[in-house]
Amino acid sequence: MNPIDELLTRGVTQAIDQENLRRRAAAGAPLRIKLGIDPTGPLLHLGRAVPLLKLRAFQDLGHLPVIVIGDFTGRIGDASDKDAERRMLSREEVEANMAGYMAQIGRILDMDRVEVTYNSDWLGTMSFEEVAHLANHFSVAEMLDRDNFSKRFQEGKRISLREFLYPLMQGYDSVAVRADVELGGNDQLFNLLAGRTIQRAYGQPPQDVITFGMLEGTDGRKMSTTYGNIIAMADPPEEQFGRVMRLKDELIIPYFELTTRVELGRVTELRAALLSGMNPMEAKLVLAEEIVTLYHGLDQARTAREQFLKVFRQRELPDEIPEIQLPPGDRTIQALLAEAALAPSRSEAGRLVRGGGVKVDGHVVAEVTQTVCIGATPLLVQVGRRRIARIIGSHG
RNA sequence: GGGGGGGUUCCCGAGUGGUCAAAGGGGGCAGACUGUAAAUCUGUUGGCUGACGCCUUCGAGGGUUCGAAUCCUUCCCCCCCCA
Repeated sequence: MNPIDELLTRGVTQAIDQENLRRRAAAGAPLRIKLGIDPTGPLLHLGRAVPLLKLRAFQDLGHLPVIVIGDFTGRIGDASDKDAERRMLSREEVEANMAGYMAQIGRILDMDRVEVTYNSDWLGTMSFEEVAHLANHFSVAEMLDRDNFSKRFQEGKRISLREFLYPLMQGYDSVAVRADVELGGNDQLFNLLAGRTIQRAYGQPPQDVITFGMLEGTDGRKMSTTYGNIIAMADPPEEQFGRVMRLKDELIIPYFELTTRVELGRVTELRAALLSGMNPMEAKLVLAEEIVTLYHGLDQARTAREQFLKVFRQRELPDEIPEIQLPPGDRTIQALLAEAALAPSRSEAGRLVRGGGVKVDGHVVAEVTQTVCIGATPLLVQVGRRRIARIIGSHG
């Protein structure tokens, strides 16, 4: 598949205007490819990687990623968010957050060829008059056409006017950065199209837009920080690897397409292999290794893979077991688990023991009241298969 | 401005004086099963205690009561409809 075709189809739900995009992407003149990033959450996750990888593909073809950090839109806050108490972030705080983001984004993009902008630069100084002019380009009926608005409207649920302003702000961003193309999840379609409308109003050629399917998270819903079902770019290698392995098998191919740079040909082969009986686990191991390699490098990925196989397939102990030092002496297993932070509370520790999930030196602990002695000899404590530590006595 | 409906444990949601740490579902955690998972089944899901039990929790404060998530009151917040 040629690069342009892949650009316009891989993981893509809609490409508008497809023909225009194809022509311009191939023409050679660098296009400005816009991607908005919300600075609120502390971590970027694999869902965010989807458009970033597409940006990278554009970058490889000589186009320029333009990242719009939504420090203004983020401050206004999403009206549907119940967490109304969320405080406004200062520009400094946003910049501090973004420094962390950039390191993560740098794993995917060549940061030497990226333009980074903050939308407070133009939205923050906009007058009410300008806002009114912007608003004039949309009718109420148009707004209510939007899927999630019409649905809520019909259900008699509240729609805040502020939500109507969102597309205007995001659309004006496109004017401000003179976007040729904007990327986003398919839940963003309306906002992306608003950009076209507003650009026309400002005498700019309308941007093309590309939308993606939503990446499913670890619990079946779309991946989102608020759902807590994310795989973070910054997760340590072992954890990232394990989380990928814990995805359900049906997600293997979508994940290959959306979250890795593995060639589509290879993905197609894997799909065929899976259909004809390949053990899904093998495919998932490849997937996990690819993902970890992207964020941590090949060596770390290999190590994570070995450890995973060791712990989960061979049921052995990992090579690296964290050591926890505690004051020496006797205590109940319940007290120990809480003290070593292997359980969040003593009550929870007690439940884990009763549920048969706790082992000391390889033996299941049967009684909550069992006493263990912390001394010079390290004690191997396991809670489930994932929480393991060696506990050793130490003064101070 | 008028009328109506709400705020419950991580989430959704039941509960209208004691049998409520609070149904049910989701999610989480643990166990079984699985050469990873998913699905399924089981257990568990506020804290402290070896245990009896005790403490904190049902928007916030005050009150009634032997006893309140449930009644009264003030306040805060949210939603819908009509104007």
